[in-house]
Formats: sequence, structure tokens, C-alpha cells
Amino acid sequence: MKYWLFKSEPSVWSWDDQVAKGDAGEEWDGVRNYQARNFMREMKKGDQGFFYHSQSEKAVVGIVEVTAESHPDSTTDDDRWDCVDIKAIRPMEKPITLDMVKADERLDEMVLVRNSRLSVQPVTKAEWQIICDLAKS
DNA sequence: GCCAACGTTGGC
DNA sequence: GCCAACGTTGGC
Repeated sequence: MKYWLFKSEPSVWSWDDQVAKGDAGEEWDGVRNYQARNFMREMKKGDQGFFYHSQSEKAVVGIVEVTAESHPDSTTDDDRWDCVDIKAIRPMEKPITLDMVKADERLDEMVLVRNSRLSVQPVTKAEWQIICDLAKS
């Protein structure tokens, strides 16, 4: 199983919106970036991901699970773009802010820090564990 | 609201 | 195939 990070502007699609969809989940559509799309194509059902709020909040707020592997993005006719479906699993015990990530030298290599503009990112198992631990401390 | 970083587009 | 121009993203 792999780990990922999904970034969204809360004013467009927030954690609360995702939770409201329940187990049915929702397409992670609208991605128009090849790198991000390629990561989504690698995702398998059951993979987990952090749900990150960009812009004003800048924090990991919840955990999601991939419920459907990549398929054509229904919001466009352009067949270059695929997306996966995800559902909310649980909120973080507390939000892990970008500041906290940057403050932890073990997370220096995170894509979130290295390439902040990428909207779908891989997360290593070690990074996943560190962030989950931070949320519980 | 600004600006740096980055990705994409299109002319050559 | 290169590169300048442009658009978008996201942190500050």
C-alpha cells in the first residue's frame, strides 16, 4: 500500500465537503497537471492519503482512502486527464500545519516542502508515520 | 494582493 | 525541438 497527499483549496473543495460525501466518496477531478495525473494512475484501491488544505489554512486535516483507481475525468472531454475517487476516513487528531512540517527536519524531503505547487503528491511510509505521530502528540 | 516558481502553449 | 510568453498556484 502506498501513501499520497491530496491538496485542495478549502474554498473550492474542503475536508467538510469530502466528509459530507461519506463512503460514496467523490472524484478527485479537475487535475490538469501531468505529474499529478501520473501519480493518480499509480494509485491502487485502498491506498491512503492526507487531505491538505492550501491557501489560508496550509495544513493536513484528514485522511482519505482511494476507492476507485484512475478513470477518465468526468469534468472534461479531453482524454488526457484521469482521476481517482477518494473517500474520507477520519480527521487528523489535530491539523498538521505546513509550519510544523517545515520545522521537522525529518520532513525536509517531503514534496510538500520541495515542490509546493504539485497538487497530488507521493508520501513515503516514514513521512506518513511521522505526521501521524505528530498529530497524536 | 503580490510575487516567485513552475508548467504549458505556440511561434519559429 | 527550442524558447519566449503567458497563465496558474500557493506561500507570504
